[in-house]
Amino acid sequence: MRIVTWNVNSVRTRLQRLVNFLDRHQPDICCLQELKCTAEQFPYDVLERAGYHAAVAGQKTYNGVAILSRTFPDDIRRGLGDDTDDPQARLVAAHMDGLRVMSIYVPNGATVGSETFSYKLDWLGRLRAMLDAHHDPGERLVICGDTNVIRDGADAENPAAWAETVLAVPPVREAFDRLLDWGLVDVFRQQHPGGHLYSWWDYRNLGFPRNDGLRLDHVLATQTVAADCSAAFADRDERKGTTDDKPSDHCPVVVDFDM
DNA sequence: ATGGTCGTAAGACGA
Repeated sequence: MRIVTWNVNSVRTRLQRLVNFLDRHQPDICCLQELKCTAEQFPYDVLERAGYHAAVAGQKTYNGVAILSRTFPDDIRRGLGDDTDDPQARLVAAHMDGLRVMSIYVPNGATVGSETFSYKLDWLGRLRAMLDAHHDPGERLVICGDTNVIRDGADAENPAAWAETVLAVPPVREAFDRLLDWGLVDVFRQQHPGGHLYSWWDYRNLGFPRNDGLRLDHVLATQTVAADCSAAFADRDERKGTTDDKPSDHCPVVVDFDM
């Protein structure tokens, strides 16, 4: 069982790259973030020809998440399931292959202290509340996505440069830790405890050539699932190329499970 | 270096 998470930064612009990637790595499940399109605009047909069903939460211009799967997705749910009126498409969940799978795109937070920073902290708290209310740490659950969190210094090439930003300040790290404390394992970290393997490099300032990277994309699994994890890698080849090659600023994170 | 480069969508805004 191979599970991927990839912030594609527009699924329509990245479509050919995505199809090539799926063909090369053959994941069973591929969680996508930053679709930047509505469900009506989502390229279901091309991805179906590539062999994948899709569970989509779309939105015009911004955000948008999806789960691609070889097998048919059941019980598709969108949003955090609380009573908050939230128009931002940042979570889709579905059941397939004996797993509950979620694709999430955590708010970036803009700047510390801003309104969207509060929204980010609230969103992480609401996700924890959803797990408390509707899920059990004993179930087979995988949460994949762009968390917009640098867990610690091992997840950045230049940790000091990010310490005071929305990706790393204490309240953000604490909110993420509370998520893990519910009963989730960061399986990539489990496979690579030494860290310094990244999934995002800024388009600006030669971020990728200088390897000025961050690990922002995570696969979080309950203990029973994490115990089956056999390998993980960040496919940095997908970040290569010039403007003409249209790489996303994130690369796919690939995780294999014996199941 | 309070910059820089993308994507969306048609001028900023978000990241």
